Amino acid sequence: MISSRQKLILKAIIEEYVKTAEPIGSKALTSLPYLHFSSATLRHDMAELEQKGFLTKTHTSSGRIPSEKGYKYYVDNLVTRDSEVQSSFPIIDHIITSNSLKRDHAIEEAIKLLSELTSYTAFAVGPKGVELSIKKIDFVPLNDNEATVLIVTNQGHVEHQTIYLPNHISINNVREVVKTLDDLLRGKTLDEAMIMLKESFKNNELKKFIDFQEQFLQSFVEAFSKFAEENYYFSGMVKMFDQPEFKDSKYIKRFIEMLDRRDIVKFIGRDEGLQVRFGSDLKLIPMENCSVISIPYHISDQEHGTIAIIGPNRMPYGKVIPLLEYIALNLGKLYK
Amino acid sequence: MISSRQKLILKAIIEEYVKTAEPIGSKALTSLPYLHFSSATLRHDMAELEQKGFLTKTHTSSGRIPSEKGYKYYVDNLVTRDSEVQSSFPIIDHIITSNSLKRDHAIEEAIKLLSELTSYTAFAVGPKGVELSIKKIDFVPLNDNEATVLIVTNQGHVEHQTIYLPNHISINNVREVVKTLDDLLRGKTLDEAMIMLKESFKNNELKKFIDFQEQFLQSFVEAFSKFAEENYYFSGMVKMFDQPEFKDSKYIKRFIEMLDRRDIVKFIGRDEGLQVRFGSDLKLIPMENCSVISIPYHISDQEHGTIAIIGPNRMPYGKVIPLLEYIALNLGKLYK
DNA sequence: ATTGGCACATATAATAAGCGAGTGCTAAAA
DNA sequence: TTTTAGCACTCGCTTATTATATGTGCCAAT
Repeated sequence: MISSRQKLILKAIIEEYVKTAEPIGSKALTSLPYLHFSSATLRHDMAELEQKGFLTKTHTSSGRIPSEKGYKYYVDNLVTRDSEVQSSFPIIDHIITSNSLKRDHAIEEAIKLLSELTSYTAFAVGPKGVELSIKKIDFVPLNDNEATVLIVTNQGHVEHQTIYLPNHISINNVREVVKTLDDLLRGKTLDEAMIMLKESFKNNELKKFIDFQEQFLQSFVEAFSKFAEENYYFSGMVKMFDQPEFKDSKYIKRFIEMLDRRDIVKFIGRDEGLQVRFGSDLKLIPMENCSVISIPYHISDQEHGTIAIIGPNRMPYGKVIPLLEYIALNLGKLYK
Repeated sequence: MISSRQKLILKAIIEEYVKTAEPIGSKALTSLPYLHFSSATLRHDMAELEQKGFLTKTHTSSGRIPSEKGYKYYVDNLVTRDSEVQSSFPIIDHIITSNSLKRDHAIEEAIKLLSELTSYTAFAVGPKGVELSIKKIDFVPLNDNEATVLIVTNQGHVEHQTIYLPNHISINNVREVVKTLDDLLRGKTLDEAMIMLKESFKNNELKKFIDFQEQFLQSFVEAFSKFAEENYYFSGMVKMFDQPEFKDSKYIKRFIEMLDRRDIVKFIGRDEGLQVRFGSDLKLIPMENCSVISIPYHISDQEHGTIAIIGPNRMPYGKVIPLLEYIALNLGKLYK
């Protein structure tokens, strides 16, 4: 299907193109030690590779650039891990372990580092608790008219809402309600809690305590939905601008809008191991020649998140993939 | 110093240039009803305005564009409030009051709206408590090895840290320590608390309870410094890219880096009322022809924040200033 | 004080010419 | 059958040239 010399040529073209972002001609390849043929010979193979869909040209008489199919074949069959990246492993260890006390922070630091090491935009989703449950609902009175309600989950996530009390509601009223809610919802999953909360209000079980239940319910629903929201971090947005693919500011605008709107979150795989997805797979219209490399990190059966980087198709996969894998592995260890 | 006709000319040039971003020639001005003179006459005045520093040219035979001094004079003396903006006031009222339950969220929504209404990048700092004090320190055990520590301030801010307990430390140990800390630090300002905390550890007052004080102290110090961190929100980053001043992606990169690094925070006035600051005032090197309009919103004697927009010097100040003022006023009311 | 007229400056767009890198094809060589 | 040298051709990129349009500064006349 594809001769071994053609494989060498495809690999060489991709790796050279990754470096220069310029179309690669047949003559440039002849200088490689393992491709000591005449340019005409290589041209013949290149024409065949193009005909099979692994390469394209920018115009009739330009050098070749890899097609998406070419990149795919490369990641699946040709890429060799760059052993050099191991020199970054101690830094990764250090950053992650030194932030081990605060999990969310560790993830942010990890993707910041990932972005620095790869020079691409990195992002993370999660960890999301499939079975997050309520550990405690508490409240702290601030003064006569204000109190802060705290909700803590079994994984140590905290959300809070400050509530403003009408004059005729006493702090003790609120204390009683919160106590009731704590008894009612403790140990329940967030989904269960959300349903029970709405039911209780509907059935007026709690109505006897307060007559501002609308506001109150609203506060809790909002706090709960904040938990349910996927945590989403990204870092190194500006890295993308250094890529020649993005010299047109139109693309930059689209890219940033995409990050802002969390569009990519929908497109990264969750639990299928390392995935490399290309623009056309992702159906991310503005990002035709971009790819996303994602890998989940597993915390427990209940919780997992994903870290990923997005860059042009033209990425040094041999460096980037081992880095992602190593960081994901170490993030997972944090929670053991 | 500057004749009344020259004022009209300066005003007209600025307002026209704001719309078109093109240099304005003498001939274009003659079509204005209140400038029915020949182009030569206006040219004479324009030359004088240039000589005085209010106008510049892009090249020897181009039309005029306002200089920074011109804009300054305009905002101080010539700008007239655009009464049309009042049509946006009901929307502002609605957004702010409907988010009144959650203050931080209200601010985020407000600047999002501000950005939408002005088409510039909006941002907010604070509210920062000058005299933020600790209302309660509490903790919630999650399981045998983990507990979440909660710190609540008198203004309802909450920070939390999840702590991992070595095997030989029991939950009751931690409960005792937290109780001690709560007694010790409650009612103290954050600054005081920070100092007392360090002192206590130094003097070994707390050492008897725990032997992992290093980690513990670290957790608290971090939680405290999170409070001290200014809250910083921004919205509408992409708006800037529609401005012709930013068609060069080099400027976009600088701009985003500036937002990321929170650089602008240092440059906005805190408590001096509405301020319009220009690139050279700000010493924000990458932002030569940008201006920042900021206005504080006052919550109490103890707390105030600032909202601001950043855009090119070429901004419709007559629209933007009333909008900022109205939003700041209404954000302040939230807390009354 | 204001105006019409005119020479001059310069950005912008369109066109043309030349250069260079690279291809495809063919016929000859290995 | 595979590889190679040679050559005509394509196309993008750069540079130079020209024409066009807009607007200025200045001066003499009103």
